[in-house]
Amino acid sequence: MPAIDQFSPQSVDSFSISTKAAAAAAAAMDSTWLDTSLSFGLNVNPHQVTGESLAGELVEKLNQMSAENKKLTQLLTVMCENYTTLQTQLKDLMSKNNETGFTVSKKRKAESMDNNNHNGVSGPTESTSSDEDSGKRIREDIKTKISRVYVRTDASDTSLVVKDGYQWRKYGQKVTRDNPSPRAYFKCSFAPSCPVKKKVQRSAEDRSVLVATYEGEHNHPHPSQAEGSLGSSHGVTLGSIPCSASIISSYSSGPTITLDLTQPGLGLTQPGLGNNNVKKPNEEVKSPAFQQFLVEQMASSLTKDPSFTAALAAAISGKIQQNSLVQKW
DNA sequence: CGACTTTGACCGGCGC
DNA sequence: GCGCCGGTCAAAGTCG
Repeated sequence: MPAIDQFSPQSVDSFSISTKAAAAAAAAMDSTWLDTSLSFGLNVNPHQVTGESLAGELVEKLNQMSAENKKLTQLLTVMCENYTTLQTQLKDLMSKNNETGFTVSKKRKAESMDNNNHNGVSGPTESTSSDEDSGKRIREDIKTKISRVYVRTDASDTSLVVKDGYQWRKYGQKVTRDNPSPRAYFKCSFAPSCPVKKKVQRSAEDRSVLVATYEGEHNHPHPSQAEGSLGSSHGVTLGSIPCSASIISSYSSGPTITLDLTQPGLGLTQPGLGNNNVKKPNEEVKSPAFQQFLVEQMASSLTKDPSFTAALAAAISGKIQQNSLVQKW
């Protein structure tokens, strides 16, 4: 079952809400992009325009776009359902394993299992353990907050640098058993007492993907926010996620966003994109005031909560993965 | 010259 | 108890 490989149980437990919400947000983004493309698509040469033909063309395009929007919404719904199903199956599987005394208590076995999950959204490595030791380790992880960020870079780029806005001092590098690529160890050097550590290693499956594992909490504001002291340093501030590289997935044990963006029709239109005055045939279209409210809410979320972008990135990557799953099925 | 990186040595945990 | 392995230390090297 390929899907199981892509989600460690803990990532499922802790990640579900943010992924779902952000997946919905991604869908909303899709719709927004559609609308954007619509507005671009309507960029008709004025010399060719005659009143009725243009109107007909517009209506036709609107119909097409609406249909496409609807299809995408349905597709997303199916994806969310599949995800939920997989999540349930995985939980069942894990609970069965616990009941039957199946334990992966061996630390290294657990780690190697985790390492087999590198190509997907995976949580902390201890997620498959079930005995007392691993329970302890899980508690420790909750205490120390571990998060993982996947960053796509140029495969030919040998540097293990993930730019996230913080200052890091490299204190070691090792070649690990299960990955030919070396693993680099960093400590946060922005504040002398900051306990945060970072491990960076290329994914064994995809050498163009850097896996950065953050441990601990910064006890200082993000350097870029140092003046504003907005520094909500809950966990590894995912606002620190690199902007120079494209993030394909992330996991955080920090707080999750619970925006319910799964309502159909949400984000189908965006004011100011040239379709305010055009009524879509789609019955799900809300009033402009409501759309305005939604857009403002989304914008507010984006500006206020840095982890939103991380969740969104995770959702997009998850969607891509789910897309490939749907294609396989 | 100070800050940062590299890299071999060392340490502690874990499995056999 | 021994060996393996991941993580860390610290001296040497490099760079601006």
